[in-house]
Amino acid sequence: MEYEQLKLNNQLCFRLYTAARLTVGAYHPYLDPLGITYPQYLVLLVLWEQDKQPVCDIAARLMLDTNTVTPLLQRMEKSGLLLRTKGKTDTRQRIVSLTEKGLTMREQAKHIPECLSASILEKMDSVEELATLVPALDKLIEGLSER
Amino acid sequence: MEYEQLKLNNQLCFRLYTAARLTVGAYHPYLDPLGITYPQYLVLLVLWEQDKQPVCDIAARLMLDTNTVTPLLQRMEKSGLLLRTKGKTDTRQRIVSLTEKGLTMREQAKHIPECLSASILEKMDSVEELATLVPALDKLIEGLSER
DNA sequence: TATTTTTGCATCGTGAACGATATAAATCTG
DNA sequence: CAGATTTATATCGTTCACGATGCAAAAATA
Repeated sequence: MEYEQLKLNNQLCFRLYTAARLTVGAYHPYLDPLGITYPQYLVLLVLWEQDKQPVCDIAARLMLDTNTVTPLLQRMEKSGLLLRTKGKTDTRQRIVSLTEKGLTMREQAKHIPECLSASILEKMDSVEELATLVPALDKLIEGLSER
Repeated sequence: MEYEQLKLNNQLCFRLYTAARLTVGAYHPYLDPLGITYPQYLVLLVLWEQDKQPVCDIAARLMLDTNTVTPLLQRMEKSGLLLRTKGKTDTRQRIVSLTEKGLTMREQAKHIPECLSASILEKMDSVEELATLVPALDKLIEGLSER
């Protein structure tokens, strides 16, 4: 079969692309009430771990470029989740810090991970197969991100 | 640790989201010369398997909605890869068919899957771990897509 | 110190995703 | 068959993702 490899079902990337879309979609019921999107949730996760970070650190953590993160942060600033203040030691930097609203949202978001785990595990029996995903994805990400 | 689950490193979805982005990015060196994007490549894969399909079938195959697929197909029509003709039996349908350009691109795209496998495997040693991804992702997709 | 290079961030344009909504045709139902 | 419902597609608005480019500040180098 000359074109066998060009079949959709044989493609790993399509699975990743679809699984990622569907998984992000599974967050909607929990993020919509908070008025945030999934990428915005990711930014909050990073800032909840460590507040007051420059844009480049947040971008590095999410493995995104600043041209994606900057507008994202601008939208989040506009919705009152964070502030972007000029850096003191390095004036090129913008230090991103959580507002009261951004900080307190952590409490409301506390149960999202377990809710999501539950809703996923409810729909698929094999917990083990899910667990095998993590190290394999980590290896894939590591391989694809090195330059 | 009350907020332990809110750590980025503990989140499966972030891994999927990142792995998908990076993998799609790995297609760029091969798709750019053809002048197509990854989602456009997916549409071509579907049409190469079976030409002349209505929009809804293509959307179903890619697990996307028509509001994503329609503009995608419109762009592809504009770049001369396919045609969208009114259905005969059901005039609501748009039958999507490949043009000469869309058909011949199959030949040029023939080696993309193996190129990509090679470039991924080159960067990560464990083939087995990659292989375990496929059934796990299939199960995840199946679980998340059922309604 | 003057010049070059790098770094941090921003802006612009394009293509996706996707919720909400619209419209016409097909189908179902009374 | 008439009216209600469903189906197939399209349009609109918002948010991302990302390549390309710009700019000013910092760092490196001459």
